[in-house]
Amino acid sequence: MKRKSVTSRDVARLAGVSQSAVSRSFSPNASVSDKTRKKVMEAARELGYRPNTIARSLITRSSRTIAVVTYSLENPFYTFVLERASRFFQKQGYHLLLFFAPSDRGFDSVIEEIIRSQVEGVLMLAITLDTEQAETVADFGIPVVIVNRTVNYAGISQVGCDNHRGGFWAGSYLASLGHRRIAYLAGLEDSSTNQQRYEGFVAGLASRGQECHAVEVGNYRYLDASQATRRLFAAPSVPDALFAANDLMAIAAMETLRHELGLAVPEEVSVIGFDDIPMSTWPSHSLTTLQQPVEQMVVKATELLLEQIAHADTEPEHIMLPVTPMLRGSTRRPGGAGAEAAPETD
Amino acid sequence: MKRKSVTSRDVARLAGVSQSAVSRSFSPNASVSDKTRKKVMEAARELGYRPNTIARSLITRSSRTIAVVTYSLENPFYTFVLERASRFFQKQGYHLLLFFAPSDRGFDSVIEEIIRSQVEGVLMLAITLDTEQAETVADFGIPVVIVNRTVNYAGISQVGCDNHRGGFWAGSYLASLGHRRIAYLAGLEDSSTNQQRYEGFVAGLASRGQECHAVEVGNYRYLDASQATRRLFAAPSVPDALFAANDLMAIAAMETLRHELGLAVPEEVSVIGFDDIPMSTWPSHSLTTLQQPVEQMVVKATELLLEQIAHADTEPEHIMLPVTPMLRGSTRRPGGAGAEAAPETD
DNA sequence: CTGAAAGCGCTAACAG
DNA sequence: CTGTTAGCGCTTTCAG
Repeated sequence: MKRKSVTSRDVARLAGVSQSAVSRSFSPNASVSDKTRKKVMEAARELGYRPNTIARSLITRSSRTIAVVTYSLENPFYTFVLERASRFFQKQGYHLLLFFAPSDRGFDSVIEEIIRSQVEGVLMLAITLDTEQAETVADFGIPVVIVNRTVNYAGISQVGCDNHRGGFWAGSYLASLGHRRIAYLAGLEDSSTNQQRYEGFVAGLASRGQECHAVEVGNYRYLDASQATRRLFAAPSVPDALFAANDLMAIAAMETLRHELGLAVPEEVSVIGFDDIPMSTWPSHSLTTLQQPVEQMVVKATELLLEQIAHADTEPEHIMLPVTPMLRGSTRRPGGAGAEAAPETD
Repeated sequence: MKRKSVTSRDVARLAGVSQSAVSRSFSPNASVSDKTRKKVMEAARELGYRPNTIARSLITRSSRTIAVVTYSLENPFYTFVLERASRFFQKQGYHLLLFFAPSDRGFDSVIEEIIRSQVEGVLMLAITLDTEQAETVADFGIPVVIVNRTVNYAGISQVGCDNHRGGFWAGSYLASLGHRRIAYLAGLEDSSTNQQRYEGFVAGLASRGQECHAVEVGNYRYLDASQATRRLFAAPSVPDALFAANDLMAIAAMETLRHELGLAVPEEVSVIGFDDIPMSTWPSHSLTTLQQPVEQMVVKATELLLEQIAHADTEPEHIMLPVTPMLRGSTRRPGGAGAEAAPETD
C-alpha cells in the first residue's frame, strides 16, 4: 500500500536531470528552462512526487506556519475569529497549528511546543501570557498578536476593543432606564476583558449616582452563567437589571430568568450583553449588547501578525477598536417610569 | 532581539559532550547517564536551547502531526468535535494542522498541502473525498477518518450515526402526531447526511401512508434556512410540520415561524431537528431533535485514527452509532387531535 | 554509556 | 540555465 516515499532524487533520475533542477522546478520563481521544468513535472507526475515541506522548512528556516492558541470554542465569537483568521492565513500560504490551552496549569508546555515547532507567529485568542512566558517567546523572535486580552509585556501586539467604554455605556444606559438594582454577571475573573468591562460598568453607574448592586461570576460560560443568575436572584434584594460580560452569559441569564424564575425580560429585568454574536440577533433573544467589530479585529490581528513576520523590526501595536451599542429587545424602552435622559451612545 | 538559534551542537560544546549526547538527553528513553543528562540540561537551560521539531521530523520521518479538515464552524456540533478531538490529540503528543475547505472548488490544493506537510493522519469533519482524492491520499499511506460523511472508497474509515433511522423516526413521529403536510428543510444537497436523513424521513412518512409535502434547501446554515422557511410558508399549501436536517436550521425555522410569520410552534407547526446541540436544550428553543452521540463519535474517530497510524494494516471501519430522539417542546404532545399511536423511539 | 559518522530531503550558493 | 557541493539540526547505527 504505502508507496515508498519518492524524493526529488528519484524524480531527477527519471527525468535525467540533476536533483537541484527538480528543486528549482518546484520553486515558483527559479531559473529553469521550460523544457527542463516540463520534463521534471512529467516525471514527478509519473512517480507521484510531492515536495517534502519538512525538509524545505529545515533548510529555509521558515516553516510557513502560524500557531493559533485558544482556550475554548464555546463562545461563537471566537469560532468566528478562528475560522476567519485561519482562512486568511491559509490563503496566504501559511499552515495553521491549533493549540488549546489546557484547563489545568499546563500552559507552559504548550508554549514549549510552539517554540519547538518553529512557527513564525502566534495568534492568541482570549488568552494571554505572563511576563516570563512572553519573554521566552520573544527571545526566539516569534511575533505574537493577542486578541482580546492585554499583556504585561511591551514587545507583544494586541488587538481588542474599548471594553471600558462598553461597560460604561452599559452601566449608564441601564441607570438611565430607571433601574436601581443593577447587577454584574462577570466573565473569567482574572481576564483583562472582564476587569475592563467591570470597571467601565461601575464608572458608568457612578456617573448616574449608582453602585453595582451585586456581582456573580459566570466565567464566560453558559452553564456557569445560569447558576450565577440563580444566585443573583436568590438574594433578598433582587436585581432589576443585569450586565453580562458576554452575550453567551446574557442569553443564559435570560433563559434562566424567563423560563425558570418566571421573570419577564425586559419588563421586570433588563439585560445587556457584550460581543454581538449572531444568536443575539435572533428574535427569541433579541439581546441589547455591545458589538465588537469582529471583522475589523480579525483583519487587524492577521495583518499585524503578517507584518511582524515579514519585518522583525515592526513596532508592536496596541489596537483598541470602538464598540457599538446595539439596542434590541432585552432592555426596557427609554422614557418609561423613572427613566432619565439616555446617555450618548457615541 | 532574535537570539541566533541555538542548536544541539552549541549545547554540546558548552556541556563538554558530543552532539549526540545532547540528542539522547532529550530523548525520553535513551541510554544516557544521569550525570551526562544533567550536564546537558544545565547547558541547555543556560543557552535557552529547544530541540527543533522540524529537524527531528525529517530524520525520524514522523511529524507527529494530524490534519483536521472542515468546511465551516458555524454549526456548534462541529466546533465541539473539533475542540474535543484537538485536545485529545494534543494530549497524545500530536500537533494539529487545521485546514478549511475553500468555498470554491479548491479542495485539491488543500489535499496537496496535507500530503506535502507529511501529516500522519487526517480527520475530516463533514467533508468527504472523491475517489480520486481518496486514492491520492491512500497512495501515500496516510490514514483518513471521516466524520459524518460517507466516502466511496474502501480504504477509508468513517464514523457517523444512523441518519436513515433518525429521519425515519422524524417522519413517522410527525405523522403520528396527526400532521398532514410535513415538509423537509434540507441540508447541503449533495451531502450524504442530508440524503440519508431525507430518505429515512420519506420512508418514515410512507410507513404512515404519507408523502413529503415540500422541500426547501437550507444548506445547514442559519440564514439559508430562514429563507427556505419563508419560501416553504409562502406556498399556497402551508406545511403543518417541519423536519430540518440539523438543529441550526430547525432553530432558524422556529425563529422565522414564530417571530416573522406569526405561527406558533408547536401549536400550528411542529419542528424537529437533528444533532442536539446545546442551544437546542435552551428553553426558548426547546427543540425536539435526534441526538447524535457526539462524545462517542469523537472517541471512536480519534481512536480509530490513532490505531491506523500505529498499525498501517488496520482494517478501515465504518462505524454507525445510534441516534436518540429527544422529545421537547417544539412538537405537539402526542395524543392530540388526529394523532395515532406513537412509533417506537428505540 | 558515549562519540564519530552518516545521512533525512531539500535549498542555495557557486562555478561552468 | 544547469550541475556540483555544502549543509539545515537532528537521530541513529556503529565502534569503542
